[in-house]
Amino acid sequence: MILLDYKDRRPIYEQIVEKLKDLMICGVLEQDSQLPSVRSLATDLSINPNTIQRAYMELERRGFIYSVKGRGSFVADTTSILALKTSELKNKLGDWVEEAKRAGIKEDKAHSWLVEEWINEGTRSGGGVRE
Amino acid sequence: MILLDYKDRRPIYEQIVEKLKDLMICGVLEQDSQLPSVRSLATDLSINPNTIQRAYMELERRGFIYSVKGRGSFVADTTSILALKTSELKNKLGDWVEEAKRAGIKEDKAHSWLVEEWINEGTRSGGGVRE
Amino acid sequence: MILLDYKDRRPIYEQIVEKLKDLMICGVLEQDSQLPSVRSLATDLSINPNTIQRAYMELERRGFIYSVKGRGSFVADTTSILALKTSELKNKLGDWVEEAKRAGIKEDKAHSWLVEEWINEGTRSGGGVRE
Amino acid sequence: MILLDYKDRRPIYEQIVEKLKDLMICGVLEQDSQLPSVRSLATDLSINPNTIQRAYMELERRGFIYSVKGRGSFVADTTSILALKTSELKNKLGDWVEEAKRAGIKEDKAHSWLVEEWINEGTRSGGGVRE
DNA sequence: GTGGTCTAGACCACG
DNA sequence: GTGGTCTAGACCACC
Repeated sequence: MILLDYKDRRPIYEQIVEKLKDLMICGVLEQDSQLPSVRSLATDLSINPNTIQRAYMELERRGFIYSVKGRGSFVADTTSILALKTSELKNKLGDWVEEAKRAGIKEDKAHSWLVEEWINEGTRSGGGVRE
Repeated sequence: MILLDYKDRRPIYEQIVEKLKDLMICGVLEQDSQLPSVRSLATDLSINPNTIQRAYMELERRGFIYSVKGRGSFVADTTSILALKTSELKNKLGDWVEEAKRAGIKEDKAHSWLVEEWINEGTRSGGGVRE
Repeated sequence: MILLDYKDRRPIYEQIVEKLKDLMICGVLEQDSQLPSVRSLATDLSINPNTIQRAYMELERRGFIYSVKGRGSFVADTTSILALKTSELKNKLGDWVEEAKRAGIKEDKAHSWLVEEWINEGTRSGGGVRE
Repeated sequence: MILLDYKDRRPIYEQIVEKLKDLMICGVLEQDSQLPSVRSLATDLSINPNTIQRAYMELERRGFIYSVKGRGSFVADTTSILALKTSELKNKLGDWVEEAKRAGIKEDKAHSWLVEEWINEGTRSGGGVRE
C-alpha cells in the first residue's frame, strides 16, 4: 500500500505521513477505520517501528488520525481531513503565484499552463521535481 | 542586497541561491556582469565563505552563472536563465496539479483559486507554507 | 448511561471513573444503591471486564464506592463524595492560579475570565484542551 | 536551570517543554537568544539527547522556538509566546468552569475560591495535584 | 496484543 | 560544532 523512496531527500516518516494523508483523502482509508499497527507496518516496510511511531504522531498532531493506547490508531473525521487538505493546497497555490509573479509570469500564461498541466495524465515521474 | 532569514528552515546557501536567481531574472544582475567575490559577500552577510562557495557552486551547476578561475563569477546568458526559471515554475505547477487531482479538486475550482490568489498582493508572509 | 470516547486520550477506565463520579455527585446514583455488575457493564459498553474492574477498584480506593464480596459494589456516603469532589476542584483551581501567576496574569483579569467562561454554556467541545 | 521529576507521571520531554516555556514567558530566556544545544542539555540533565531533541521539536511545533540546522535553537518572538500561553490558560479555566458547573458549584463560590487561592503564595507542593 | 516513552549509538546535512 | 533522522532494543501503560 505504501512505497518508500530512499532516493527522496525527504525523511522516511514524512513520506509515510504524506502517503497516508493521500489514502485518507482518496477514501481508501475510511473514517474510524483502524490503521495498521505501528509494529506491523514497520515490519511490512522493513523499517524501525520508531519511524512509524513518529509518522503517526505527526498525523495525530495535524488532526488526521487519533490514537488510543492499547487499541490502535484510527482515521479521524474525513470531512475535516478534506477541509485541512484543501486549505493546504490553496496555500501552496498562493506560494506558487507569488513566485510566478516575481518571475514576471502573466496571469493568462498561468491559466494556460494550468489547462495544459491538467490534461497531462500521470506524465510526470511522480513525487515532485528535484530541480 | 540579500537578506538572510535564520528562522527559515531552508539552509542558508539555498536562500542565497534563490535570491541571486531572482535578482538575475528581475534584471538587477545583468548578463556577464560580475557577482561579488565569495569572500566579500561572506563578510557582507557575516557568514562562512564556505556557504557562499556552495551557493555559487550550485548556481553554476544549474547553469545560472559561470566561473572563471582567478577572475570571478559572472551572470550567464539571461535568456536561458529565464527559460530555466520558466520551466521550473511550470514543473512546480504540474506537481501541484497532480496533488490537487489526487485530492479531488476540479479544474474550474483550480482556476478560480488562481484568479483569487493572483489578486492577493503580498498578503502572505513569505517563504513557504507551514502546513 | 455511559458514553465512551475512544478519541479521548485518557484511558477508558479513567473515563468510566470520572463518569460514575459525576453520576454520583449529580444524584443520579443514590447513596447505597447498587452499581451495575462488572460483567454486565462490560458487555453493555462492549469492553473488557478487566477495564471495569480497574475503574471500580479506583473508585473504591478514592472512597466513592464500597464493595461487598459476593454481593456487588455500592455508592458510598454521597455527602462525603461531594466533599471529595469539591476539594478536588479547589485543588485544580489552585494549580491553575499558580500557573497563571507564573505567566504574569493579574487577579482581576482572572476574575473577568471566570465571569466570561461562566456565561459560555456548553460552547466548548468537551474533554480537555488540545493545546 | 531545569529540574526533572522522575516521580512525575508525565514524560520527561514534556516536563522539559513546560519548564522551558515558563522560562521564556518569565523572560529569563530572551527573544532570539540561543538555547543550550541538544547535546549539552542532555549531558547536563544526564538524559539521552533524543529526549531533548523531542522536547525542542515540540517547542518548535508550537511556535515557541525556532531551530536552525548547524547553528542551534533560538527563542521565538516573545510577544506571540505570551499570547499563546494566555490563550492556553483561558482554555484551561474554561475546562475547569465546565467541570465545576457539572458538580453544582455556584459562580460566587468559584470567585471566592479564586480570591482565596490567589493569596496562597507557594503553599502547594509544586507541579500539580495527582488526585 | 496495542501505542508511548526512553536509551544508546550511528550517520547525515549544515556552517 | 549544530540540529535532524534512523536503527535497535528496552520498558511501561492499557486493553
